This record gives sequence, C-alpha cells and structure tokens, in this order.
Amino acid sequence: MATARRGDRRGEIVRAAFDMIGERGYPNTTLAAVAERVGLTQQGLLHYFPTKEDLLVAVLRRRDELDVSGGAVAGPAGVLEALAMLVDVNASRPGIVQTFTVLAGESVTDGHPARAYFAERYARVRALLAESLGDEVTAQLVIAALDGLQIQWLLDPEGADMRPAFDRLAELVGRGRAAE
Amino acid sequence: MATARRGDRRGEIVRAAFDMIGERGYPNTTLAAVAERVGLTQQGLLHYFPTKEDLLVAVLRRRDELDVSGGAVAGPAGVLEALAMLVDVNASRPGIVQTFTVLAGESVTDGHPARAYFAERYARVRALLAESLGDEVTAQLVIAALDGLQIQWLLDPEGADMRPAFDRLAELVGRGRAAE
DNA sequence: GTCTATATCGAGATAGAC
DNA sequence: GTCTATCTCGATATAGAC
Repeated sequence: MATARRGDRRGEIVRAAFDMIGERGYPNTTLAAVAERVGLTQQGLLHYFPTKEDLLVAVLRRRDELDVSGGAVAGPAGVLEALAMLVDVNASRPGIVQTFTVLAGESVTDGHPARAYFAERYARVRALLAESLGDEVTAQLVIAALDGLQIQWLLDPEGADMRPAFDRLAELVGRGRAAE
Repeated sequence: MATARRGDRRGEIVRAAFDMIGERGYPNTTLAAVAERVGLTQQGLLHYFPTKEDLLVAVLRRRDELDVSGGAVAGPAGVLEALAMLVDVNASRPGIVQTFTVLAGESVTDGHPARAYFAERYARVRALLAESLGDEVTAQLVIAALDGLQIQWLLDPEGADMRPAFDRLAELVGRGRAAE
C-alpha cells in the first residue's frame, strides 16, 4: 500500500507534480505552479522537497508504483497478453503515459537527473521480459514498440490507436516462436 | 542542395542549435549559448532569428533535409532493407538521433512549438511507409520500433544495439507477409 | 550586420518570523 | 509546518549606437 492518508502533503505534491510534468515537461514545471495546485506557496513546498530534483525522484518512484509491472510472469503467450492489457490500461490514462514519454525522451540528454534511473529501468525490464519471451533482443524490440506507439498515440489519439499495432506485433512474435 | 556557403551565418547557427538541442534539450538550450558557439553575441543571433521559436522551426527543417527519407520506394523487402541501412546510419550519428528523440518526446506536451510538426510528420511517414508495406498498422509499428529502439540505445549504446532488434522485426514482418 | 546596454521576467533557493 | 521577504541567477527580448 502506497502513500495516501489525511494530511498526506507529500503524496498530494507528488501527484500534482506527476500530472504537471506530463502536461508541460520537467523543465517547464515550476515549483511555484506545483505548490499552487496543492494550495501551498513555493516555499511551503520546499519544506517537503528541498530541491526540485528531490521532487523528480519522488515522481519517478510513484511511476513505478503505478506500473503494472508483471509480477509473476508466465510464458511468452501469457506475457504478450498481459502487455496487451497494459496497453489498454495506458490508453485510459494519457496523463501518465505523457509524463513517462516526456521524461524518457528528456532523460537521454547530458546529465539529466533521471538519466540513470531510466537506463537502469530499461535494463531491468529488458531482463525481466527476456525471461518470459526467451531472448533479450525480442524483449528489447517489444519495449521499443510500446514506447514508440505511445509517442504516435499521444500526438494523434484517433489516427494512431495503440492496440491494433501492438496486436500485430504480438501476432508476429507468436508466429515467430511457433516457426522455430 | 541545402544551405552552405561563405558567410552562411544562418546555416552555422542552425547547425549549432541542432547539436545543442540534442545535448541539452530545447528548453535548456539558451540563445546565448548557441550564439557563443558560432562566435556571436545573443543579440547578434537574434538578428537572424527574432525569437527562439523561429530558430526551432529552422532546426526542424534541417532535420528533414538530413533525413534519409526513402525517395522512390520499392516493395516490402526493399523498404525493410532501406530502413535497416537507416538504422546503421543513425548508429553513426548519435547527436542527430538524440536531437530527434528529445524533441519528439517533448513535442507531446501541451502547446509545444514542435507539436504540430511532429504530428504531421508521423502521419506523413506512416502513409508513405504504408504504401510499401501494405498496411498502415504495420507501418505504425515499424516506426514505433525505430523510435523506441533509439531511446534504449541512447541510454545504453552497448547494451541495446539497435540493429539486431530491428533485424528481428524485419524478419518477423517478412515471415508475416509470406504466411498470407 | 553586429555590438553594448538594459528592461523584464521568472526561476530555484535561503533566512527567519509565526 | 507554513508563511513573508528577499537574494541571485539566468533567460528572452528591446532600443539604439556603430
């Protein structure tokens, strides 16, 4: 069970920051604006998170909590099915997807505060998915597809529905395995 | 033939900005820093590009010029081969890939100056690729994979080589077609 | 065409009162 | 725990001289 109680200021702040990063990007998300959204002054917020980067770290942790990271993973078919469900869940929460997409894109820049986090996270998810899918290259490809589909979908929700494209990939991966 | 002559200040500026956006992201790329790199003051630069957004537009245009956008496209096999070559070319120019990745990620934020550009561009490339690959969904998927592979590769050049993963996709797409 | 000077703004952060 | 006040910095942009 994560943070969520009366007087849970930190939780409120992190949720607000999470949303706003998705809306405006990290560099354009100001502490003052986050503070205002939760009814605080900028300095009141700094009481909880001494620096902006401290807040970003908390936001990334929240991202992990929300993640439907496949706990106990089954075989290839099971994982692809679970990921298809994740695609549907994501399609219902554009804000979260947007936050993730923006941060992941920014993270490749020099010295970005979230760079190490994303590098580690991708390596971890690749390894986890590789266990179920059989090989790491396919895992890398599937993750890439998920990320890339999100970009197109965020820019054009009607014209680039994620689910059909993911299903196509799952179908191809399934056939690929069957053919071996 | 693109811009490139003696006294081609605008070209110099755009090239510098292009590189720096890849290094630091658009919001963190300052006009003064770009100006300094080409031996100008910030105000000297503003003579050529009155606003920062004007400069961004020029950078995006340059991106298109550099693009190895498949001119005359052949059948499915031909396109996948051409794209594999594009992957190799990209692997040799991380700066350009980084600029593109950063801008594409940022572009999904509200009111980003490059949002319309990317939305239009993805729609166009999807349609173009769909002509060769047969259907739009597969085109969407292939583009997504290319984008997503770039993110992982930029964060971990050794651990997430793009080419094997793309080859795997090309193989799967090839088999998928053969099976119909 | 490029400069100096400066206006204006908004950011993150500190000090200290309540 | 939250506020007021303030510092410092760095950004875009303007005005006008050379």
